[in-house]
Amino acid sequence: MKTRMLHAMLPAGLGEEPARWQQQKSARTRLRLVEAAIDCLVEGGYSRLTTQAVAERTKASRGSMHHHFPTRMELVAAVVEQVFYERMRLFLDDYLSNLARSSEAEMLEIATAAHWRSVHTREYAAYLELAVAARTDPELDGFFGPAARRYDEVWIGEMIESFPQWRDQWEQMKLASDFVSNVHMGMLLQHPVYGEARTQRMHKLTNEVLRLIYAHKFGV
Amino acid sequence: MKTRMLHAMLPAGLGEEPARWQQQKSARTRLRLVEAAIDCLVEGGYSRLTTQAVAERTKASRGSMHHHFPTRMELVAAVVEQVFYERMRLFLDDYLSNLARSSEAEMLEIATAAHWRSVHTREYAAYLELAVAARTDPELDGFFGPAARRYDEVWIGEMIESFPQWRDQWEQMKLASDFVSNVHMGMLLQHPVYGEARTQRMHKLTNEVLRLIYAHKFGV
DNA sequence: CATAAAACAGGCAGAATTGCCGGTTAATGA
DNA sequence: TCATTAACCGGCAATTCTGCCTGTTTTATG
Repeated sequence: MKTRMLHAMLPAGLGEEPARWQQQKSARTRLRLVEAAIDCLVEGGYSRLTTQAVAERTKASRGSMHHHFPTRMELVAAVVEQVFYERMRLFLDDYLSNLARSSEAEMLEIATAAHWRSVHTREYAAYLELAVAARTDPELDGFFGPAARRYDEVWIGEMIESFPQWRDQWEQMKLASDFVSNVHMGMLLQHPVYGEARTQRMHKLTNEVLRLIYAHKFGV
Repeated sequence: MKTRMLHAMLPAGLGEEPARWQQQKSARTRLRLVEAAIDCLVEGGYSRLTTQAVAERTKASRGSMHHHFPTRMELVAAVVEQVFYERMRLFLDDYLSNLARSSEAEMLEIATAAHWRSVHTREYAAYLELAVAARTDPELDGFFGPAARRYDEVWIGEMIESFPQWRDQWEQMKLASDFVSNVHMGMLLQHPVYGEARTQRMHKLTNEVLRLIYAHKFGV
């Protein structure tokens, strides 16, 4: 399940295991801290992602935290990297494994279903928190924005690799991808209001639109 | 520009001016506080909506704040009411005034353009902050969720009044409304990544889909 | 083995927020 | 007019979070 594109945005300390014990341990605790920070983010929102909450959760001392992440923002930056990487990795794992045991006719439904699942992961919840927080926090946006655009480029690359059926109509594919991404985000956020029935209708509509895009019924 | 539906969710203290001077003054400062709170929300996010920031902004004392809103949450609750009300009021004002000087053929484009504009108001920015914060704050969700559902009901009622063209196909109209609402939310949040060109393509696609829904090309 | 470096522990001061309280001024109505 | 109610003022303690600081233990290296 290795992909070149995705590998290009591997977060620091998540690559091959270093030989030395100390660096290995360091990378391990670093990852524990980042994962705990993501939990805080998902459970309490951006403002509750606090250094001391992370320290408590991982049973780490304040000093150890300061050693790995001198400021809160550096921790948040690491969270951003981790979240983008894991979000795409999880989607690709899900999609590609489901794709294996399916016919080509179901391709679109398989993909949208996988994307809809990916939108319910804690990584996507974290992404949402960060995206909204970045709207009002210039410092966060300073590295979130570029990371998001980098993620988008890699995403497009992965889509091209993963959807050979769309060859020679990549503009349509990108349109379809943007479309699903946008609709699903809105559906997720408004689900508490719209409820299950209207969400299902939206799914049906989404798939029909995708079929039309695929059949060149919509210009780009 | 008065509508019965909208009037049903008028926030406290925004109705007719009370006769007594004291109550009038009270309502005035109350509104000032709520508006300042919305500014804080839009500029700094939910976590920067603090009682003292609001007090500073309105030049009110901490004591006066406490008199009107004993706790921060009561202030937030007032903000929720105000935001939902103003959001819909502004959209209806915009849409209905633009609708007056246009042909019926352009109806769909007029409506989507108005909705897209409404998504760029500070009221929508505030709504977004609240919606995301409510996902991780049960206390906020306790009154935000119900308010959002109330808003949705009123919204449907207003749409039925405002779109006589969709008579006898209200299910399609609701589908179209949900669709635009979802897509535009995603487009807004991902605009920093997708940029202007891809956003324009999405607008084009959206309008084409709406035409098909209107022409009964999509089942409900 | 000895020294350096890295990882970890825990405490402290300053700033920011929140809720609350006693006091003050202005208006309302009998 | 005068007691009562409403609006407003400013300060206090408790809490929380951040950044920094001084030690201590563990690991690497000459």
